[in-house]
Amino acid sequence: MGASKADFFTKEQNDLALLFKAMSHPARIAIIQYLLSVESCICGDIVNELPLAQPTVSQHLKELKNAEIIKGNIEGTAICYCLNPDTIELLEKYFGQISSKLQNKCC
Amino acid sequence: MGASKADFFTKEQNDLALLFKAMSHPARIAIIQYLLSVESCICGDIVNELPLAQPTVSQHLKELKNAEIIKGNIEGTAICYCLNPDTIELLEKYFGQISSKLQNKCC
DNA sequence: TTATTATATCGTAATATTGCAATATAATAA
DNA sequence: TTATTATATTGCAATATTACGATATAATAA
Repeated sequence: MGASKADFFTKEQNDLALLFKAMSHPARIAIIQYLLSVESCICGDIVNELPLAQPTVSQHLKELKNAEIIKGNIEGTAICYCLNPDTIELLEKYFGQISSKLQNKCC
Repeated sequence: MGASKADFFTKEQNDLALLFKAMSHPARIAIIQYLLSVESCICGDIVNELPLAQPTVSQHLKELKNAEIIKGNIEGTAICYCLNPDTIELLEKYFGQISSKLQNKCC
């Protein structure tokens, strides 16, 4: 037995869990912060910025892209990555909604 | 080798990753949603609500408590759990800040 | 065509997470 | 005291994640 009983939860619960899982590694937080701090965003720059090998960074970028937290645009030989504003906005609204519903629910 | 190069990342990056990891399982999303939907919040109710055994739910509650996403108050023999508004607010602000910094950074 | 450069994928070892039966603890009731 | 009730912890098997060397792919340059 072990890991994953995903079938017993709703699609929304599984989707949200996957979104948070994509952000549950410090390297992927570092990528998000780096993309926020620079104007351009070539993949190679991210590899140079992180203390990880190129294949490892590529794997982390793939997970962020699968979760639609970042987008990648091909620019010749390179790929330009950037944050996906739609997903960030979704997350902001999610916690905003929880916050406003939370009044007087604390024991 | 494998998992975890936490030492190479900042405390903020590691802390945020741990916070998201606490929310990266559908059972823990379900717990958050349940606590939001009810007035009272006795631990046994959460066990009845989820398709998981009592020790498994207890473990998920522990992880949410460690991440300070929920709080637990002892009430006689039972424990009353609730969401921690401070952490929810922190998350709302985090994504709000990213959102506002994101203007014109997308490629 | 053959380099070169940039990024992705494969294979695999090390490590972490998940789920639960069994058991322990802690508070109250009888 | 001995139940009873509610929750937590232990131990372990099944599964998932992480990291990276080796290799593949894809676009451009020479």
